[in-house]
Amino acid sequence: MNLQKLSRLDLNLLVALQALLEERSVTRAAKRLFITQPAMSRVLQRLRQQLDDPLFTRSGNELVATPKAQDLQLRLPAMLDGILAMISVGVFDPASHVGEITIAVPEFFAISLVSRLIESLSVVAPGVVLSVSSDTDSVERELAEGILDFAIDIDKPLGMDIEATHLVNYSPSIWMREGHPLAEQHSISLDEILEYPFVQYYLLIAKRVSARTDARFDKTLRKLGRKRTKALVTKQFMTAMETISRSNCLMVAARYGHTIEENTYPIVRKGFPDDLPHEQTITLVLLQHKRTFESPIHCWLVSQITGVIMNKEAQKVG
DNA sequence: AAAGTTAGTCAGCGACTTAA
DNA sequence: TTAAGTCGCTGACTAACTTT
Repeated sequence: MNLQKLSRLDLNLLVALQALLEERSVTRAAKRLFITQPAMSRVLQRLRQQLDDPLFTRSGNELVATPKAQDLQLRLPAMLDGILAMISVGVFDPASHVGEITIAVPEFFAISLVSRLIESLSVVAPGVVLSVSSDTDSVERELAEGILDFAIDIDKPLGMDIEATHLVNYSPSIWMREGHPLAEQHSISLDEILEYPFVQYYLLIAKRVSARTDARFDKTLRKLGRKRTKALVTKQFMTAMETISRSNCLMVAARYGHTIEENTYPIVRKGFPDDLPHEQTITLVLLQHKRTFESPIHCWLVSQITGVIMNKEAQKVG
């Protein structure tokens, strides 16, 4: 945008121009804007200089608009209405809001959340476009710079500028295909699961995946002096699910009620081995930067996202 | 604090319209 | 035709604000 050129234009002149275009009279336009006729005459003079066009020619007691003024008459009202809407403080109306919201969500969570969210938004806020990704270089930085509006991630300590809203608790579990040698066992041991290769699926939002990157599971094993075999490292949920469906690979993932993958893939989930120390739950939180705390659309979306999740919880209980 | 800039008012002008 | 009224423009001036 050419801000240098814009800075030379007094935008207030456009308001006067709109009055002149509507009234077709310097005197009446002056009355509209509560200034005297000579003052309005000088405003017209400045407009003529800045826009390099006479804008109006006098014909008797009437001002006749030049082609340039006629062109401006078509475009100016929408521009001024836009500015007025921008600066007006009123009640936020999701139905009339137009804009894009960017959100980083882990794919396994996005599958169930985003579809339900869109189901609701498309009715109550048809002008809102959700832009969903599952990778970021730095959640904190991208939230701060406005690249992201929200992120959903595992609960962990972050800077003071980031607020976390609790969403759900997941239970970590071991996933495998139906008919897997371990599938019929009531409980499984650490020794047993380490006999099989693993799919390392990234539960969280991340930019790159690498077999060298240790998951929590790998760190826990290391403390015990153990190590697992990795067959695949991916953040592609469908790739991970297809792989464990067609092989003896195991996958450490999180279970949250009855989810889409349960219907789609022949998967069996097992609790963590008793002889493997682990967290009982993984908490997912909705992250937003303080710059959006007062923003009506952001506040409203937080309520929509938590609402969608609470509905899902209610269905789960019911 | 002084000088410069900006945006306004007042007074008056010329061009034009209207009504007698 | 002419006088009165309307309209936009401009010079002179002022007040408020900004810059030096």
